[in-house]
Amino acid sequence: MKKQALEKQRSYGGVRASQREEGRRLKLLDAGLGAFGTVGYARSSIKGICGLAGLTERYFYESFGSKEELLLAVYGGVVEDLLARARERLSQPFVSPSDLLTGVLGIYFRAMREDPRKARLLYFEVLGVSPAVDRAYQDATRLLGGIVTEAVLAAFPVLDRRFFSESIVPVGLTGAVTLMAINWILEGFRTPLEDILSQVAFLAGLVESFAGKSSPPHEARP
Amino acid sequence: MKKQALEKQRSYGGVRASQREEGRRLKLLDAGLGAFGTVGYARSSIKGICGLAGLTERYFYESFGSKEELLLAVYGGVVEDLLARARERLSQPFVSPSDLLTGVLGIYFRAMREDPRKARLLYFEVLGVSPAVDRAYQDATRLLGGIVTEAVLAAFPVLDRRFFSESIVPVGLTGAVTLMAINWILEGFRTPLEDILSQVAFLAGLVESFAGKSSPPHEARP
DNA sequence: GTATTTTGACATTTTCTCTTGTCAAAATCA
DNA sequence: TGATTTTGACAAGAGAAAATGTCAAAATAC
Repeated sequence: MKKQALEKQRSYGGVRASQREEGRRLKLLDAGLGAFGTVGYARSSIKGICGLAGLTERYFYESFGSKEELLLAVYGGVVEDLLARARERLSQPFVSPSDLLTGVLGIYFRAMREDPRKARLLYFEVLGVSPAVDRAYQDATRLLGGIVTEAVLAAFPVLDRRFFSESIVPVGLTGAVTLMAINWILEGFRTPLEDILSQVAFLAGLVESFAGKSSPPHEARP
Repeated sequence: MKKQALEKQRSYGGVRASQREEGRRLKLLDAGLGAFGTVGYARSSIKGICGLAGLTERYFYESFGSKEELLLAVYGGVVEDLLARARERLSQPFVSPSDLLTGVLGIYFRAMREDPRKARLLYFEVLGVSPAVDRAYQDATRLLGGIVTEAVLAAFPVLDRRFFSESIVPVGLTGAVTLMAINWILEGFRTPLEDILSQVAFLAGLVESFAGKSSPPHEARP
């Protein structure tokens, strides 16, 4: 029989129960990334994930209620990490518009190449799983688009923020970057990163020309 | 006992066996679109699809070996239809670049709105199902990108075909169109179609300015 | 009208995964 | 050392869906 439910945080092996639990949770998150990012979400089983984590099923349900819950946690972590790194670069000084844009997007493309599991997860495994996951994807895309928008605004201070944010151009740019990433993943990252970034710089040139244009078509408010 | 395996094409009820089979196949394709495009691929069962088609499981396996095979057939049909319609518009006369581009892409966006099941299938349900389906998606994206490229080349004959095709701009444009479509689906098609198309026309303006630029960065050959 | 083909309803078998539970070995504490 | 906690291996029931099979009713041919 259990001693006391309230006697919870006693140390065992020098580690508190909550810390051990957190450690197992982290193992499961990593195993989830490994499974989802290689075998794919649909073909990953909880048992298999636990095997990757070196844990048994019991510990899965200790931290997550379902495979979908794990997916949301893994996905959220990957997105957060990406955004944090991009935002950090965004706050650094830069010498030219193209320097900033290739810097920020370089963070992004580099992260894909360094961990293709994340790339697969971001673009192939999250859509169509469930409405909740679709929503998470939508939010993440909005945030990524926000970063692109911020980078462009920082690179070209002459742009009117309100004017630019409501144009179709940020969506277009985000879509362009996304499809470039998808193509890069599918071709196995054969194109050198520098080529990708010089293409980004080229797109930036187009945006620059946009800066001097007349009013863009309005976008309906949601 | 069967009479003769060779006596195959005898008419029954005024319809040949192969025609009835084809009819069932078509029913299943439509039911598959209905299921995959609403409930989603993962949560669709073969039994449920057969129920939608008004047929029993036996007839499913008469035409398809698995749910995945049905998905590939449905997806292929939707893509073919879209491409055929876009190509047809592409072959029609046009009065201005923007006329052609909004015409071709209007076909595309209109098809999405008219049948949101197709929209969901195209962008949410096919990724991450299996390597074979991923490949089909990749091919379809390439074909869509080809249409966009052709439309731009037809709209701006001044562009050098080889020069333009190998630039990042077609990929960027395709990505832009794709993300516009995804956003439109997710917001429930609230933005009027005319607004979408005027944004397309605006992007066309950017491409026009690209036409007078210097050489774009090279793209690595696969 | 009778025989044959086609079809629908449903049963069955199999397989897979989730989810919970049991139990003993290992680790740790006191 | 002896008691307790933690952990790993694995069993087992529940549930769902795939894939095949059975059988009789309905439709059609002759």
